[in-house]
Amino acid sequence: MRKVRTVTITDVARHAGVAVSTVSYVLSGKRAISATTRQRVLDSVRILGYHPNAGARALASKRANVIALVLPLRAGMNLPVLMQFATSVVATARRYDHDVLLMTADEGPEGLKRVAASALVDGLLLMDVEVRDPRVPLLRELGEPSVLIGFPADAEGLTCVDLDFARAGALCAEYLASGGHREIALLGAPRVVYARGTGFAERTLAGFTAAAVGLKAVAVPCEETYDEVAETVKLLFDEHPGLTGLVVHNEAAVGHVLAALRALGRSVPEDVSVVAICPDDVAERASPALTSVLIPAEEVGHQAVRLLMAKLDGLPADSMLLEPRLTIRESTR
Amino acid sequence: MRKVRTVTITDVARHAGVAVSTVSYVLSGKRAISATTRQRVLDSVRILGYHPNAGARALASKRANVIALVLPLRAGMNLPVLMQFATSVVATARRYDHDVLLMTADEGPEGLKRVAASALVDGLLLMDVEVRDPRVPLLRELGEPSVLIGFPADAEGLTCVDLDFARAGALCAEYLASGGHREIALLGAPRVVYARGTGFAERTLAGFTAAAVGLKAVAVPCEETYDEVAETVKLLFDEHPGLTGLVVHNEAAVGHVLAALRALGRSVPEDVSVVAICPDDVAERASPALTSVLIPAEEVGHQAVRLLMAKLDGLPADSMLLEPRLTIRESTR
DNA sequence: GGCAGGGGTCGAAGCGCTTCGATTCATTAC
DNA sequence: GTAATGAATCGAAGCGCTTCGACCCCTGCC
Repeated sequence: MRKVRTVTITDVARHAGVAVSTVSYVLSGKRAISATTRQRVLDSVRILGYHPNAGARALASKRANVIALVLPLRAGMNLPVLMQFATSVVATARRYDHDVLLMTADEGPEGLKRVAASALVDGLLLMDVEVRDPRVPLLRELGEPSVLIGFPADAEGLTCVDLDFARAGALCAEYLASGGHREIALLGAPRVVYARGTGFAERTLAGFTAAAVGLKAVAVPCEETYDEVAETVKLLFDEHPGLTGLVVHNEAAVGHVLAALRALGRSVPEDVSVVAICPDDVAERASPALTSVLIPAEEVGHQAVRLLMAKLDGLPADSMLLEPRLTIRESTR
Repeated sequence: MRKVRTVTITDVARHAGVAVSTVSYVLSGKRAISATTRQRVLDSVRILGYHPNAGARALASKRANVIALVLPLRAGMNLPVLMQFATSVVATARRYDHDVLLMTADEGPEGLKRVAASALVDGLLLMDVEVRDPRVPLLRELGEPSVLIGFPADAEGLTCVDLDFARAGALCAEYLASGGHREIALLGAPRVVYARGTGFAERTLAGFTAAAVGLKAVAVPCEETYDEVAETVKLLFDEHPGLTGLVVHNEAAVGHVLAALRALGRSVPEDVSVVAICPDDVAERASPALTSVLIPAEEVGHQAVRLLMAKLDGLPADSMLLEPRLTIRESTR
C-alpha cells in the first residue's frame, strides 16, 4: 500500500543516459532517433515501468487523448445495444491510444461545455441523437470535434453515423413479400419514442411502408409490458385476420410478442412469420429462433470512433449509414 | 467553428485585478479570501466563462478528479442493473466534482496499471467482482484507492459494496413460508455463472437454503433461452408436483418463466406464487406484476462512490452490504 | 581542404495550474 | 507606543511533459 514515487520521464532519461527530449521523441516518433538509442530508451522504459503522466502530457501537447461518450440514459432505451456500442467504443478508442470519459446527458449542455473548455477531452461522441436534439445547436457553437450516433433533423456540417433504418424496414418488408406474404404488419417502438421524434423509429416505418407497396401493410406502436403487447397483438389479428407476416422493431417487446402469439394459438412460423430488428443474441435466445435484422452496434461504435479520430487529425469525416444484414432463422417461411 | 483561445486563470486574475494565486484560492477555498475579492473573482470567472484546464490542474495538484469505472462486459451480465449502476456512479461522482473514465476489463490488468501509473484517475471502481477475481491481487499490489462492487473470496483490506444477496434469498424464502407455502424452489443463474464463482449467485442460494429449513426446498440453475427455461420449469413441476412457490433470481429468464407457467396451464398467483430478484421496472412490466426483491443498483453506485471519495481523502472506508427490500405485487399470495 | 547538408541529440522555454513562503496592513496585547 | 498576531494577498517555484531552435559531427561534393 505504500505510495511508490512515480517514475517520470527524467528518470527514464537518466537511466538511459540521454536527454529528456530524446525520450519524448522516441516515444512519440516525431523525430528521427538512431536505432541504438531508441532501443536503450525503450529498455529503460520497460525496466522502470514508465507510464507518461497524463496531465503533464495533456498540458504540454494540448491533447488529452480522451474522448467523451455521452449517453442519454433516458427511459425506453435499448440497453443491450447501448452496451455493445459502449464496449466497442472503448475498445476502438484504446486502439487509437485514447481513453473514454463517460458522461450522461443529465448534466445537460453545461456538461459538454465544461469538458470541452477544460480540455478534459479532445472530442465528443453523442449517442442516441434525436431528430431535434437540444445538444445539436450547442455542439455547433462549441466547435468541438464530434460525431453523432443518429441523425438530427439538420445534419448539415455534422458527422453522423447510424444504421440505415429505412433500409432495415424495407429489407424486412421485402423479405416477407418474397416469401409470399400479402398482408404484413410492423410492431414498432412505444408511443413515447415516436412522440419524441427519435428518428430511427420513423425511418424504419418509412422504409417498411415504402417497400410494402402492393401489399396490405399496417404499422402500430407497441408498448413493452406483457399485457399491453398481448392486447396489441390480439387487436391486430382481430382487425386483420389475414395477417401472416410480422415485423417487430422493439427489442424489449419481442419476447412478449412471441408469448402472445403462443397464447393466441398461432404458431410461428406455420401460421405467422416473424422478423425482428434486434441484436443477434436476443434473436437466438427466442423460441423459435428469430429471423432478424441486426443492429450492428459494434460496427457503429467502431466507425464513430474512427471518424472522430480522423477529425481530431484535421481530416474530413463524412456521415455514413451502415447496411443492415438479414439473418434467416426459424421464425419465417 | 473557429478555435477560440481558451480562457486561463491568468485572464481571470487580470480581469479581476488580483494575483493568479488568489483566483486559485477563491476557487479551491483552501485559504481565507475576503468576501469582496471572492465576489469580484467569481464575477470574472462567470463573465469570461472560465473553466480550469484539467491537465494543468491534475499536474499541479496531483489529483485528476477522475475515477475509473471498470465494467467487466462479459457474457451473462445483467445489463439493466449495470446501466443503472453506471448512471448512478456518474451522477454521484459529479456531485463530488469528479468525472468517470469508462474501462472494460478487456484491456486486462495492464489497463488498470496504466491508468493508475499515468495518474489519469485517482481511484478505481471495479464492478461485478468475482469470488476469485484476477484483478484483486493486482489491486493490492497497485495500492491505488479502490472500491469493489461484489465480494471476492479474500476481502481483507479491501473496500467492497454489494447488495446482501444472502439476505435477499432468505427474504424470499421467508416471505413464501409466511404465506403458507411448504414446497418452494429457487430458479437461479445460468450454470456458467455458478461455475465462474460470481459470488452473488451462491450467496443468494445459501440464504435461500438456510431460511427454508422446515420446508421442502430445491434450487436449480436456469439458462436464459425460452426453450431451456420452459424445459427446466416443466421438469421442476414433474419432479415436485406439490411446488407452490417459486423464487426467480435471473432477470433475463423471468419473462420466460412466466410464459412457461402460462404454457403449463399453471396460473400465477392462484396455482403458484412467484417472487423475483430483479429491478422494479422488470417486475412491473411482467404480467402479473411480480412481487420482487429489488437490486438497489442506484444505491450501490452511490455508496461505492461515496466510499471511494472518502478513501481519496485519506478517510477509512469499511465494506458494506445493502439491505434488500421486498415489494409485494400481484404474483404471490 | 572547406563547406553545405542532414541525421541525431540536447537544452530550455513554456503549457496552466497549485502551493508554499513572504509580505502587507490592520488589530490586539501589554 | 511597540511588538506580536493574524487575516488577506502576492510572487515564484515547480508539477512532468512537448517542442522549438541550436548544436555537433559525419558525409558528400566541389
